[in-house]
Amino acid sequence: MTGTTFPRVDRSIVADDGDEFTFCSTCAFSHACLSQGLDKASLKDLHMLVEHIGPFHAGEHVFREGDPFEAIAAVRAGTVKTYSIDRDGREHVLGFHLPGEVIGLNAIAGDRYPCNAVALDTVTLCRFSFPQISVLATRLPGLQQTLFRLLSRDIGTASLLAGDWTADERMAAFLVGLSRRLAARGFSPDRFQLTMARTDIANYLRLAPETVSRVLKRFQDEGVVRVDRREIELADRPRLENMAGGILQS
Amino acid sequence: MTGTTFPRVDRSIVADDGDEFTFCSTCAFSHACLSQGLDKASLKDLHMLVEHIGPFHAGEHVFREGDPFEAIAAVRAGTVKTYSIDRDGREHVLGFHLPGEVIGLNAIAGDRYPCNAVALDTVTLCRFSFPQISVLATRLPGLQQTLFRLLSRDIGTASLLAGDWTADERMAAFLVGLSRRLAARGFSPDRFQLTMARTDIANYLRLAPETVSRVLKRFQDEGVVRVDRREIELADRPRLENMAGGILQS
DNA sequence: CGAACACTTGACAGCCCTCAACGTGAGTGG
DNA sequence: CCACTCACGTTGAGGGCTGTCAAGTGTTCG
Repeated sequence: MTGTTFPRVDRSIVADDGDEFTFCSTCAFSHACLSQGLDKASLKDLHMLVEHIGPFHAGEHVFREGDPFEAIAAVRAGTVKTYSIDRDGREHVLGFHLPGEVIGLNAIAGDRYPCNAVALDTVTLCRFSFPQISVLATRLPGLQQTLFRLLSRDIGTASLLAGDWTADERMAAFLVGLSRRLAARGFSPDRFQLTMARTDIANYLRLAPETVSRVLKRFQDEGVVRVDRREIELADRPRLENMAGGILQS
Repeated sequence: MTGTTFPRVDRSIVADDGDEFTFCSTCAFSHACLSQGLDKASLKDLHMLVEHIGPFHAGEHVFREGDPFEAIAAVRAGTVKTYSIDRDGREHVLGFHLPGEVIGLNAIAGDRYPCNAVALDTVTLCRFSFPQISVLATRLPGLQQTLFRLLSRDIGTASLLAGDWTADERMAAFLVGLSRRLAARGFSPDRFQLTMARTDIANYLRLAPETVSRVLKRFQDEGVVRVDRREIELADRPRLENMAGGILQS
């Protein structure tokens, strides 16, 4: 809670190629960083640009609404929640960001962050100065393309939950989506920890916390999932995917 | 209904500098095209890249879901509706795009358009080959920045309607938003034509068409608006802005 | 052990969707 | 000029999903 945005701490943890290549393989920038056949000088430039920041502990903010926008960041470890507070004081969760995913993209249009970002557990980040990565992107078409794609994808995901889906469809889509993203990063797709509170899920899915509770209980009674506090097991994935199908564009 | 995407017709209407400078001043690319202090050669490159296509008449599609993605386009005249059909056959309207606004940005992440785009009235477009404009953006930082900002802004607008707002709030935000965008383009902000059907508005706001009808009628009874078929007059703008405030982040 | 918090469970109400019928305006053909 | 058609829009009645309010349970932590 320093008030400063993206404090440049822990600079001692610099990019270590040996370790980075494996660690960063799940990152959204991995294509740009590792595989685009960039010449060594360009690759070095990108790695020089990265600042490893954190760790942030649960409840600590990475940035706050209104902070001047200077950088985007990729999650290295942990989960980041982005949210905003409307004038009635209600919290709207924009997204949960897992390792390899990028935060701050919706701030590019303005000069300030339009939302808050808070760590849900212990979080470390790769910080990219946006002015600098923009300049670099003019020299690295692969990097520019990566940025375009990241931005474009977020437009699509933001549109998905905008539909008028039922509570069951929303919850199913949330669980399946989370499962797929975890699987893509090497975690178990059928059994994982929910790092966010029920209230966070509710604010993300635009439901009441009580509804989240009831839907999860009903899912469990129907044998679709098994829930124990923050731990969840997807027992009947086909059924879940079918329920979520309308949202996850099938 | 040719089935071909972005047909390159009407190529005879080429960029005419004398006319373009005034016409394009309201366009999303105007900063990149006109004012960024680009050298003449660069400016010429961008104008060379533009293809003026259309006109499309009401009901004709600009592109369809699944079409290979090759280009983005700025609306020159008319209104374009982007939408998708879910597996239950329900239409979800992603947005209405006025002159100066850009369509196709959500297709960049994939290699195919994720939605349909249809003309609501007579529409003409400026087509930009995306591979070509990407290459050009590496040489013109101002253009790259413009693209980044356009993409980023769409993330934000997509998130806005995702909230759990009431029908009144949604309708008010829709009217105020439309009014502001029209005003920014030199049209009257208080009296304008709705180019879309009630059903389109409903599918955009995630309401039933009947609800749209009822809300508009109540607004009229309360003296907030005056409606006559597709023509609408915002009689009490402060009241509308207040109702929409929660969505239009004030 | 007590307090704070997260979560669950139940009762009730309200908003909005669904279904149905009717009204209206534009275009067409006689 | 009129009857007809059809799409669009309006109006009404009823019901379902989910939010709200309230109380209770379980967990964590000081």
